[in-house]
Amino acid sequence: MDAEQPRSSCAINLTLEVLGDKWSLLIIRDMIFGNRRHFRELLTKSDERISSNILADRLKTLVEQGVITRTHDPTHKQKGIYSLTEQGIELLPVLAQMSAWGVKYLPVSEELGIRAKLLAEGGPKMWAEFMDELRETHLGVKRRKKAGPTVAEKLQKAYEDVMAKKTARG
Amino acid sequence: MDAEQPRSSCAINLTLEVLGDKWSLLIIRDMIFGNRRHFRELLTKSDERISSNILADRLKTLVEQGVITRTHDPTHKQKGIYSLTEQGIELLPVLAQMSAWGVKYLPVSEELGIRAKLLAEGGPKMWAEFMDELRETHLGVKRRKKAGPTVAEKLQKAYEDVMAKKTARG
DNA sequence: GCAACTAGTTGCAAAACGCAACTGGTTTTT
DNA sequence: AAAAACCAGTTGCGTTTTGCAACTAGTTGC
Repeated sequence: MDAEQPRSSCAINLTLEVLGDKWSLLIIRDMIFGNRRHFRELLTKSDERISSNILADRLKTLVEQGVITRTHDPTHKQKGIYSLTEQGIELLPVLAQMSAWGVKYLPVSEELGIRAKLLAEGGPKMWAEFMDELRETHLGVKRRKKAGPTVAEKLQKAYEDVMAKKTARG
Repeated sequence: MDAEQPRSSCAINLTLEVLGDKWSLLIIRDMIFGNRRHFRELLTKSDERISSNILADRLKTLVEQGVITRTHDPTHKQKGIYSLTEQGIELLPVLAQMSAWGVKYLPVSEELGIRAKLLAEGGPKMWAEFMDELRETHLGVKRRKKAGPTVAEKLQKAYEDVMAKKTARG
């Protein structure tokens, strides 16, 4: 229940007050690019090893902020399903830009950088297509099937290809 | 001297480890949009009221990370001038996307939102032009004069217009 | 019934943050 | 020349946030 007031009404500042910490955007990243939807998945299936109390806290505030929602999994009474809202889906361009910047200036590994590069090359058009896919999986919005693989599949395949090449080499 | 290792080599994670706090990007924002170049300017001329120790710390790490540089002001022995590097200038698209997201989903004030809106409408083309202007002021890169006002001037004028209308109304 | 799995919660130590006062130097004013 | 104002931070200290590890409590599969 922290109803403290913002430091200013600047768009960038307000965005930082919602997402400006070291974990929130990583959770969104895992939901978007890794299709993580349950607490345990978010807790264990990512490289950075978030602690459970931090994860619980961030999920709570992201729900409060309208970035994600929590619903019950019909197949398991205790499981919750976290979904992106439209507001959450529209963080994709933010992540894409951060990703492009990171891959350009920071020591990103080859296998993790390939997705960033592909996403940067694809540009706003690819992002829009990806966002449409996310609207389908997270919001149930039906869309016309496109020929060929989805953006999510393309990114995944590129990652696997680099990994295969890497292990073949190493 | 914190040489601790990153949580992962993911582009988004590495970017967050550099910029993922509530102040760093606000400093960059003020340098880009407010043309703040000195410690005192950054300290006092922004709405959010950063404390001097936090500002000193962030400036130090931003220099270490290669996002900004510090040089001496020839007109004043004690004054330092902070400048964006190319790496820093290329944070503009990140800020622009965050700004666009914020103005769409958060309670941004009218006078502060107008710049966000203009920047979003201008799109990547306007961003590129703005970045060229920043390369001139921060890196000394000469560019061909364009007809009409600069992007910085346009944004400033839009802000002043809203403010004028607001005070006339109120 | 029991092991494994689910979503968190709790306790506590360490780190980061934020305020206010202060340092040491420089420039401007009178 | 002395005083006032300005400059870039630093220091001390209390508060808040973070991070680790262990733990609770309910659910499912065998």
